[in-house]
Amino acid sequence: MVARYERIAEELRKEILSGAHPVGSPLPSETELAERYGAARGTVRQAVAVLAAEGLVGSRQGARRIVLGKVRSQSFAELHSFAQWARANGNRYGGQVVEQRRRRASGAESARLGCDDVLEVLRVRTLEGEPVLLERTVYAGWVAPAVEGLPADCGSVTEALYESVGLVFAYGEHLIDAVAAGAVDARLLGVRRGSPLLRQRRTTTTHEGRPVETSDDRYRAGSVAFSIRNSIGANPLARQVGDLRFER
Amino acid sequence: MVARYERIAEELRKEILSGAHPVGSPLPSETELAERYGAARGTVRQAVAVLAAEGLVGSRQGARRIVLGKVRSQSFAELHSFAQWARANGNRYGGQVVEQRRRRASGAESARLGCDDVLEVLRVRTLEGEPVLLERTVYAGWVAPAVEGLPADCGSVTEALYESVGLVFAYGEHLIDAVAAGAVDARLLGVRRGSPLLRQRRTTTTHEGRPVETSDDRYRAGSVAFSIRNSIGANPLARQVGDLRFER
DNA sequence: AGGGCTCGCTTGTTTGTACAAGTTCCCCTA
DNA sequence: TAGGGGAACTTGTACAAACAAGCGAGCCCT
Repeated sequence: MVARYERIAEELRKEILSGAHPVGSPLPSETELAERYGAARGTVRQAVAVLAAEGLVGSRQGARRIVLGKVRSQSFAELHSFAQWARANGNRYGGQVVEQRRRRASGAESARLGCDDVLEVLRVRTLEGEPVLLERTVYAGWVAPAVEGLPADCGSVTEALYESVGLVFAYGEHLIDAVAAGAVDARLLGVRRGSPLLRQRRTTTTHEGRPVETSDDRYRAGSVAFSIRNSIGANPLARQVGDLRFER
Repeated sequence: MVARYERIAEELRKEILSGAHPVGSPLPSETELAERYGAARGTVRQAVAVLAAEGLVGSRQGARRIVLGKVRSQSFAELHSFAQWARANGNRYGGQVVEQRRRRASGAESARLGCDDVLEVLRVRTLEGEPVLLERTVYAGWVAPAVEGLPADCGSVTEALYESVGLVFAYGEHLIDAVAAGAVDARLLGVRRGSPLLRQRRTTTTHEGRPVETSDDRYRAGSVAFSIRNSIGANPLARQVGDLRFER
């Protein structure tokens, strides 16, 4: 059962994407929409709040809402999972484990994951046959058995873990910066040493706030970019000075 | 006049930051908070929704909200404005115009900004005396006079434009990736040619959805990182394949 | 023609109520 | 002791109503 406000949001989204409300044009007023859908104004407000959070429409007190764009930002799942993102974009993708071993957690890892034994996995991900991403993931000890049970060329780790042990990644913290490719990075990604890589370091937790993994992902320059839409009053992203929290 | 739910959110934020609600612990229930603050449950819900959007707390139907972290993601203003961000962090900052000229818009620029005459400005930004950011900004023709009226070492362009002509940047679209430093980049940022830079390309519009500027900002590696907290159901960020929309 | 003002419209905030849906934990039973 | 069944609690959804605050268009006056 989908909530009413979500169905209304879905309809409005379709109308915007189809061009019924061109970019720059005003949306109907809340009262008007409420009448049209036979819902209360509050419900309509929730619907348009969803669109605003997606960056599709903007709003200002006193004036009608404006259509800002047609690009919809992807879901958490697509940000977290390389496979789900690639599939949603219609790309061919693959993955291969290069190295995998258990070891004791470093001080920082133990603090981030809340456990002393971890599983470190080095994976190369391909897009359209090309290696584009190098994942250095450290899993908390309690998920290690499940991860070790996966095939080395597992396409989607996120989905496999959900299906095998019902694990759901719910919250993530991401730090994005640029680094030069080291010798290993260069060999596995097929670029020259020192060439620029886009680095995404993340820590993911379950619904209950239990940390699952922390990862250092490096994208080949030019292969992938992160996209954000934001507005006054909505603040998904932040800059940070240097490397304060992710040292090893 | 600040809204009630914002003041409640502010108090809760302080409590979280001060450690009264440690990371991983549950927040008081909505009813309890409503009683404590003498507000309706709906108002409290708005307050915690703010915190959830900031990534400070997570929530699931049926269970108490959990404190996820203490890092607060900054506001839109701080993401948009280098100066406001640096000041909020307590850093010394500066800026210097290197080059500035009017010219005709390229095809892509004209499409993005909706005008044919533009002003291109090249600025170097410093943090603690070090050059860390190179801004190549293209302003729409209608703001060009205001921008030209600014001093060359203007610290905060965003604030200066607000004070001089009441211009407010309201919406932004950002693309983040990594590139190698070109000859000019290298000289102005004091790094070697080919060293990795974090690039943020953005287009910003006013409240009314009118495009103001589009910019190519390059950060020296190691100086700045972007930070994102997200969760299932909240989706500020997206990956994109290669360079689809920002060609020149 | 231009500038200022008012009025209607639209979004923002707050309260109250009711029910639905999911979680947690305790107790009881096999 | 392990598991099932509830009951109490908590968050999610929906509706209704009222007022505040801001915007824009049209009107009037100079």
